[in-house]
Amino acid sequence: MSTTSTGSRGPYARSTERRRSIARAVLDTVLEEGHERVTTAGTARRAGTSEATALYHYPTKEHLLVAALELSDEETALRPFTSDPAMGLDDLRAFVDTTAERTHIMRLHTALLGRATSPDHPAQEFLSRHNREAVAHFARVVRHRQRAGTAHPGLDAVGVARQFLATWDGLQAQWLLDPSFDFGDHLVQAFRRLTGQNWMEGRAVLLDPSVGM
Amino acid sequence: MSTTSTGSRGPYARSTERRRSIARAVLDTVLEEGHERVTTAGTARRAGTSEATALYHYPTKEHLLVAALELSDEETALRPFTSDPAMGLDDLRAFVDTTAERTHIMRLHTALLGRATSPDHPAQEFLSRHNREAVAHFARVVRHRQRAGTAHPGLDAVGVARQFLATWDGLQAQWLLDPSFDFGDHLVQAFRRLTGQNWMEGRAVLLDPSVGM
DNA sequence: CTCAAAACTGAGTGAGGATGAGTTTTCGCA
DNA sequence: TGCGAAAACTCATCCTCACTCAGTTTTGAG
Repeated sequence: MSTTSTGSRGPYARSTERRRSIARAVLDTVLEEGHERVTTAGTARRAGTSEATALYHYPTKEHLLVAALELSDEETALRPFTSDPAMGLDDLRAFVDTTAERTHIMRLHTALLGRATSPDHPAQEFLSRHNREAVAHFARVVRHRQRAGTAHPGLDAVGVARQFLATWDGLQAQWLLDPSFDFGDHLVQAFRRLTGQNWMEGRAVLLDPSVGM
Repeated sequence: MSTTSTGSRGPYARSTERRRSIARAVLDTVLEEGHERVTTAGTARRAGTSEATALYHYPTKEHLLVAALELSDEETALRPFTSDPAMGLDDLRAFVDTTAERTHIMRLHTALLGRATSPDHPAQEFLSRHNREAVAHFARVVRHRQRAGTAHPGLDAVGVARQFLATWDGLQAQWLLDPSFDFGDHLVQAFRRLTGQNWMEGRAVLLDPSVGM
């Protein structure tokens, strides 16, 4: 945190650029062939450097994969999330449909989630942060809806949000394992159930198959 | 399916025994040191065979891990599940607390779930079956509760069950990533919310923090 | 007893992630 | 503007492991 006492000068100018091109190379391979086909050597070749350089910037293969996921998020994912608490279920639908096309990214995410449970896995920090932010966002959404009367007022927004995201991850894994159901449907459905959207609408609506099923 | 036309004689007597002792060896290593420390060589040594033999019975390291998970399930997990549709939330609690002690098994499960999304991963079949059975079980539980009046009668039991299991997997992953919340609490909570347990109890109960939080 | 299939083995192979000891480049500072 | 220390980069090499191959031994049905 100081510029004086440590002899550290921090990264040079071209460093960020390099890191970016390496991350790019990984992400491209992931998108084209899936994360399991990423190799350190291949990445380096694709990025136009040596393997050792890639590993200089990202000390481990897992770091490379995390970097790819981060880059992917940065480019597409977060837009509709970070901002709008007035998000409707249509927006959620739209977003899910977007990502569902990019199966390889979903697979990478799920895979990293599976590995990050090991003690000092490089994905831990990223995934925790990612989850924290998502929880915060959806908590805001829930509160917004509580005010608007489309979510049950007695719910703990954060608790519901966390649970919703857990469901998201779980459903995603199950869908990747066996895509025999509509991911978007189930997710929107999950959101409805968790927010008790129908708390005021009475039994008739709850018996409606299009909602209750 | 025939004993005549194919020249196959099927496995010999000692084969099952061998397979079992190999699976045992893997499971023990998992329990003691975690799945990431399983190696084919180490497993063979522990099981008292050669590495090549282990790989004769289980063609791949991943097969070994699946075998370990299967064995673990067989020994403990399924008991309270397969049978009792009258399962109460206490039973669920108890079961979760049991498994939570065995973090390494949870980690193996989550890790395999993460990897099984690759095309022909050996864990696919096992996990699909596992999930199918669990869904069936919890669907039964939900229906039982609907009859008993402790679950909302308008719900699609199978849909709810699937969603609950997704939540389970997701929460488990999140908890392994960062065990800063009580897994059992959240899970029981999730079950309550999903089954609309309070559908008849009115708003007062829903506002109760011990339920709604 | 026979013989084919199953079970087992030892010795290897190769992919691929990492490392270490250097050389070259950058850039704050005098 | 050039010095020097840190950062960036490279080459060769290492090493761990999953997996394979070319056999040998064991099993058990007929």
